[in-house]
Order: sequence, then C-alpha cells, then structure tokens
Amino acid sequence: MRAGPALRHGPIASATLSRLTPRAQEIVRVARELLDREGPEALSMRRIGSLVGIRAASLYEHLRDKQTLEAALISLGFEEQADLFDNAVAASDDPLAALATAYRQFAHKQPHLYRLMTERPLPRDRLTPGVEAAAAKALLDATHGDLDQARAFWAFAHGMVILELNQRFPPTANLDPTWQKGLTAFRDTQ
Amino acid sequence: MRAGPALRHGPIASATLSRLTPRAQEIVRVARELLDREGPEALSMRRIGSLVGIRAASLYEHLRDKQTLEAALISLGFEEQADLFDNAVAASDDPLAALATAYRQFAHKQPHLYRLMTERPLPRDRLTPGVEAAAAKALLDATHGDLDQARAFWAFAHGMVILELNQRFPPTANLDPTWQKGLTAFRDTQ
DNA sequence: GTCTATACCCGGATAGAC
DNA sequence: GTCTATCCGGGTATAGAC
Repeated sequence: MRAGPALRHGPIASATLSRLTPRAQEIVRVARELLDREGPEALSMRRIGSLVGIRAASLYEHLRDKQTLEAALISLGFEEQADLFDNAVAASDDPLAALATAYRQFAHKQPHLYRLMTERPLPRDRLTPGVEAAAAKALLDATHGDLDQARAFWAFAHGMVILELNQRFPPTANLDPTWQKGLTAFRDTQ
Repeated sequence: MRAGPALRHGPIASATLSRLTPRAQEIVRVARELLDREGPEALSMRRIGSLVGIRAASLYEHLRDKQTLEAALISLGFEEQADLFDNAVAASDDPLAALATAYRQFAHKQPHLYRLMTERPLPRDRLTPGVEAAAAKALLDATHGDLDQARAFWAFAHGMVILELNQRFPPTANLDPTWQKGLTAFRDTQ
C-alpha cells in the first residue's frame, strides 16, 4: 500500500524536486515543459535559459551540468510511473492488463519524456536513489517475482510503444488486438 | 524460394548498391565501416569525406544529401536481414525460435546499424523499394499470416534487443531464459 | 546571481574557381 | 570531380566583471 502522493491534492511531493533549491526546481520545471513540447533535441542550455529568463551561462550557478538536469527529468519520470503503475494495479483484478494499459498511456501522453528515459543508457549514478526500482515494483509483483516473466513482458510493452512512436507500424494499423495478443500470450504462460 | 545471394560466393548482389555509381558505392561502403565502428553520431559528412580521401563538399557530387546516404545504409541493413532471416527459417523446423536467434544475432553483430534502422521514423520514400517488406516476410510466414501475432512477436524481439543495447537490464542478467519465456509464450498462443 | 565575452567543439550544405 | 572559402546553424562550459 502506497501512502501519500496519490491521495493528496495540489502539487505532488517529489523526492527528486525536494533535493533541489527553489531556483533549480524552477529550471527543471521549465526544462520539462520544453521537453514535452519539442522533444529531447530541443533541450539545450540556451533554450532553457531563455525560457527561464536568464543566460545559459547562469544556469550553471544552479545545476552542475546538463547531465544533472536530464537525470532530474528522468527521475521525475520514474516517480510518475511508479504512482501510475501502482494505482493501476490497485484498481484492477487483472494486474498485467492494467499495467499494459498504464504503460501505454504514460508513453503516449509524454512521448518525449519516454524517449529520454529509454533511448540511452540510464545515468544511474545521478538518479534520485530508488526511483528506478519503485517504477519496476508493480510489474515484479504482477509476475509474482518471476524476473524472466517480468523482463519478457516489459520487452514486449516497450517494443510496442517505441515501435509505434517511431512509426514503424503502418499508420493505419489498429494496435489494440496486437496488445491483446501479447497480453494473452504472457498471461497464459504465467 | 529465394534465388541468388544466399547461394553465391563473394560479394553479395545488392539492389541498393546497384542503383549507385561506383564512386557512390565506395562512399556508402566507407560510411558503413564508420557507422559500425563508431555509431550513428560519428556519421558526419566531414568524417566520411576524410575517410574517402576527399573534402566533405565533394561528397555532394555523388550523393544528393546525408539523408540519401543514411537511407542507403538502412536499405542495405534490410537486405542483410532478409537473407539472414530467410536462411534461418529455411534451416530450422522451429521458425519462430530460429527467427528470434537470427534477429538477436543481427542486432548484436551490428548494433549501430540496428539503431540507425530502428531509432527514428523510416525514410520510406528514399529506401530501395521492397527491402522493408522482404525483411518482414520470414516472420509473417512464420505466423501463418497472422499480422497481430507477427507484430506482437516483433515488439517482443525488438524490446529485448534494444533494452539490452541500452543497458536497461542488469549487466549480470542472463537473458537466455527471458528469450525462452517470450518464445514459449508466443508459440503456445499461435 | 547574473551578465558579457569567449573558448572550444560540432554539424549540413552551397558558390564558384580550377 | 575536387577544391577553397564560406554561410548558416548548433552545442557545453568557464572566466571574470558587476
């Protein structure tokens, strides 16, 4: 049972944000908006600075470097996933199906953040401790601790999401039955 | 039954290469070596030019632009996949397992090319006609024409490969049983 | 804490001489 | 077919003044 964020109103308490100074929090917030709107390629220190209202050079007073900023965005993503996935499972009696839906939703609502989180090796050293594991917990529970089952299902879900984001399926393809196929496959061999 | 390339010795006849002038073929060959060695980020016209022995500006005499060059590399990748997958299926009585192994091998042997082929939307307009479909044929046959089954299995395979390339599994993880899980899951619901 | 100035990289692509 | 020269753009990050 998770306490806190999901039950509160207003801004979500974030372990990641709470480790930053107010000014750094603002910068991360602005960077997140830019990321969501224009994608990872647009995330430059100059662009962020201009949106915050200061020069790029001044950003370094608040954040060590760009990697630190990206790590914060990724950590926030994991925190959001953890909440989303935990809540999805809690509200369903078919955990794997609920997770598939929640995973898909996260990626579709924030495709650029999803890319940032998955396209490159994770900067694990700079993440907020524990966020990666927290996001993975619901799936691990759903497979009753079967690591191979969890990884295989994750691979399927990530493959579906990223191939769709990369427009590798025909634009007209209805992917609902494809998700069903995968879901059935993995549920039956559980 | 495929004729030609798989049965011949020496250089493989390539529809993609045969559409280029000899000089352009050489440039593409050099670009491919650079890609394999250093990855897509290293693929700049200046680097390619210096390896060919001419200035970057002179490359434009032989290839319209960089996109054209990348499309050629991607087309070559599809051609290689088609041969690899067709041969794998032909030599096995478990087509899905054979395809999984071949897919994994392709990605591991040429990770940078694999990334180039999957990380962005395909420049379908500029590909050699038919190569994408040719690479997909073996899988479609293996699922007896079931599109959803083929797509779901592809998503699983791509997810496994790309999550591994992106170091998203623990470095110590043995992924063989994970592939087995997925394989079993999809074979049983065939 | 913010600025200007700057150092250092990198990229794709074109014009026009030879 | 290749060259030089150049145009345009981009980027991260630091030094030192205010």
